[in-house]
Amino acid sequence: MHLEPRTPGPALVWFRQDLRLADNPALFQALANHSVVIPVYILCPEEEGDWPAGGATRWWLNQSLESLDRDLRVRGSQLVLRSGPALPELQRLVAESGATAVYWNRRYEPAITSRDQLVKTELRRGGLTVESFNGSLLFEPWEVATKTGGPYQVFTPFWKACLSKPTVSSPLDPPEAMGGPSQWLSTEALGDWKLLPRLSWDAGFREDWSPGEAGAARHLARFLKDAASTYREGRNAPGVAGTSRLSPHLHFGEISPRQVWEAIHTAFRGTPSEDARTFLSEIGWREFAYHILFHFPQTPTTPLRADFQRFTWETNSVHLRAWQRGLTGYPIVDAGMRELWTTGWMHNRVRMIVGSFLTKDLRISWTEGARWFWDTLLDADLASNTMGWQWIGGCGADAAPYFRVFNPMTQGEKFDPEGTYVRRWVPEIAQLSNRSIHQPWTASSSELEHAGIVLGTTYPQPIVDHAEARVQALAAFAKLKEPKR
DNA sequence: TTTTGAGTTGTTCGA
DNA sequence: GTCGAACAACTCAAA
Repeated sequence: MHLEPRTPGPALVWFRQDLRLADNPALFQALANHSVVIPVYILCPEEEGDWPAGGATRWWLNQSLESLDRDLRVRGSQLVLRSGPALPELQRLVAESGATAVYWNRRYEPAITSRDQLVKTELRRGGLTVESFNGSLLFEPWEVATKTGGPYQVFTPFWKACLSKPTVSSPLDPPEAMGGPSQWLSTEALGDWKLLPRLSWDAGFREDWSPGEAGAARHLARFLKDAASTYREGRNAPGVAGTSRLSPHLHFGEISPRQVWEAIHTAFRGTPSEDARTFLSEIGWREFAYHILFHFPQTPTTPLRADFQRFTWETNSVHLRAWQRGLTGYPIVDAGMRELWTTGWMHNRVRMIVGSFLTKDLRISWTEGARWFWDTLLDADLASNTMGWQWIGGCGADAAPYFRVFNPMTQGEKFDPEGTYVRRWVPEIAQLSNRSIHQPWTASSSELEHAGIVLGTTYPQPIVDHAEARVQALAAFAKLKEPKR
């Protein structure tokens, strides 16, 4: 029997955390194989397991979807919005459009991988062509393995193994024009999804961020021009813009790590400087976080190091709340927590400081910190958030030694010596001298008076004594080392 | 199988 | 003020 080659029917491209047109393998493949391509986005928070998008992330998603739709319309296409469980919605879209294929780029969160597996099986059973692609990692979690074939649990050998692999492939070009169906499918209204907060606490976000593919590209270009060559030092100072601030863009896939990789290598003509390599290793940490999450899917709630199961964390809602609000009495901690609340982002150096304070000084579980970050960060990412919190909590991959307790005064003096950062976010103590700015309780009464500060009234006294808390933390963590009885 | 070297980001203490 | 050692022992990864 001779089969006539036929023009394949329309294809659905299911957008998820790949909200871009450039270097989008699923979109690229669809356009290569099909003359009619229908981009869809399906909102289904109930399928995200215990981790539906928090308030800040929902704000970003709203902006990013708007941006993607605009970019599609310029090319003669548009984004079809639907909500509900993914499988039946996709089946409905297939029925409505006569699509013969569905393409998407992979996600790696445990709830999502099992959902996607099921979706793929079912759609294929219905006779469809279904393909998934790597759109958000340089290296798939299963492509990197130790000599014995297992997953890595230590960053340095992991990243070395990555770097010894064949070159990262070049990013794919964005489409110039896209053919759509003669009759567009019905779409829900983005506004009906109510992703934006009812109270406008998002005002601080709007100034600082421009979600979407174009905003991501501008961000990267600015970083390459201004900060990439001084990254090693600049990244540690929360008072200056020394980091890339690409995290939310990467989380939503508005830019891919392949594009970042390529941009760095182009800017440095193939031989990245020491600073550029340090920056790339941060991309490596993102890769490592996905590697860990994929191979140890229980880690969002369970410590990677099993002995930490028997560690008893403190339950103290007063302390937790003070931490969340930025009212601990430790200026660098409070500055960080307020930056987070106001802008949806926190400088990485400060993330470590506030994380150490929560888990060591207050001895509150890292899971409480992870949960709060999840709800307040624009870049909330299950892989990175989980790994970061387990790391600072001492129970994760490549865990910081338990005796590594950050001193909030020392850290402040070292990385914010002029108090720029603290003054920006804790204005009520801005008049203090550099000598006192990181420890207001040591200021003389005349200095406090001049600065208009009444400790305990206009700014809190420290909620715990750091030196004391440190000793207690060390004792508590040392207990873990005692033989089990 | 055994051995060996090494491990993101720190702090304190005492010389 | 600066510097090196101690803080623990363990687990990972490769040889």
